[in-house]
Amino acid sequence: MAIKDNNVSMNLFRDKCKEHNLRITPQRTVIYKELHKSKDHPSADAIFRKARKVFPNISFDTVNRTVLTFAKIGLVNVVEGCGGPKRFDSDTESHHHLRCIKCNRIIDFHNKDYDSMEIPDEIKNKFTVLRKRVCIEGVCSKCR
Amino acid sequence: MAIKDNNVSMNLFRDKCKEHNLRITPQRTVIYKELHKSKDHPSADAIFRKARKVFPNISFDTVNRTVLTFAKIGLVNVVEGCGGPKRFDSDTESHHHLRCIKCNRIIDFHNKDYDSMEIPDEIKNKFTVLRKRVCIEGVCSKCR
DNA sequence: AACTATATAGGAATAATTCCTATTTGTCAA
DNA sequence: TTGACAAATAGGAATTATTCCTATATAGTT
Repeated sequence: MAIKDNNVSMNLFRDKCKEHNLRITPQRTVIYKELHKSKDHPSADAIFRKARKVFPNISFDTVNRTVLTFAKIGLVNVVEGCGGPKRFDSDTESHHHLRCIKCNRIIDFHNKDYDSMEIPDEIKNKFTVLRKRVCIEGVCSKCR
Repeated sequence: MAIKDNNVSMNLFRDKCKEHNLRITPQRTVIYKELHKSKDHPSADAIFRKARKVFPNISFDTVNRTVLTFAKIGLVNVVEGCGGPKRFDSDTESHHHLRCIKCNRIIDFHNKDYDSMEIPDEIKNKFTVLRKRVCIEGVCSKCR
């Protein structure tokens, strides 16, 4: 038996689907399971390749639509900034970003407390740090 | 005369180009000027549309190659996470991200100090905040 | 002014995502 | 349990973003 009924995250999946009147299909079930297993922030294509091992006929569109649906109901999050075209920032000084998830506007802000936050040593040891930034996501005044 | 020789940022542009043996072409000049004027974190396509008003024959590839070159030499930055496919995160609890700019790996980390940082009131008033995250960019242990 | 390596224009190719539509299938109510 | 139907899926087409290719043009040096 692949899916345990007493698995907490599968219960969350079922509850969230019911709450939003989404049907519990085998495709959605396997997509959610793969998302939940992945610790590497997979793309829709990565989930597609895994899901195809279980359902060889599953379409990419189904996977893509499903992960976006999951993001909409809060079962998963889209990693900040991902997707869409590359965007460029001519301000190379330390600053922070406010992102509107509706219009994709990115607003710069400055904050000395944020600038002066220390990076933990265990990160500095394992990782060559180039930049540090606080990203706040939400809905801007124009969109709400 | 469109470009003032005493303009600080244009001098930076020229110095950086010389430092990296990049020729100062009219195309690069206009692309840099447009990037520097833009406060809205433009995409390559947005810069292309502006540059085309000055040089109607400029190609998208030139603009795209140029903004990426500028990013490589540090004249501009790519906004964190932008470009590439959307990626999904099944951990909906508060956590932070370490990104490797070489392999695009995203590594989760937890930090209570970061979690407890306050969001300034002037942001809370103008913006419906959904998430706050610290993004650290650099090079991971495998890539360096 | 001529030379040469670099940069550009334009179009083709690739990658990521979304749209379209005929068919299938969960779910609900009898 | 079964039938009805709205919702979901598969597969392919279309769209969007980006990169590659190559012949031509040109910045910077001599």
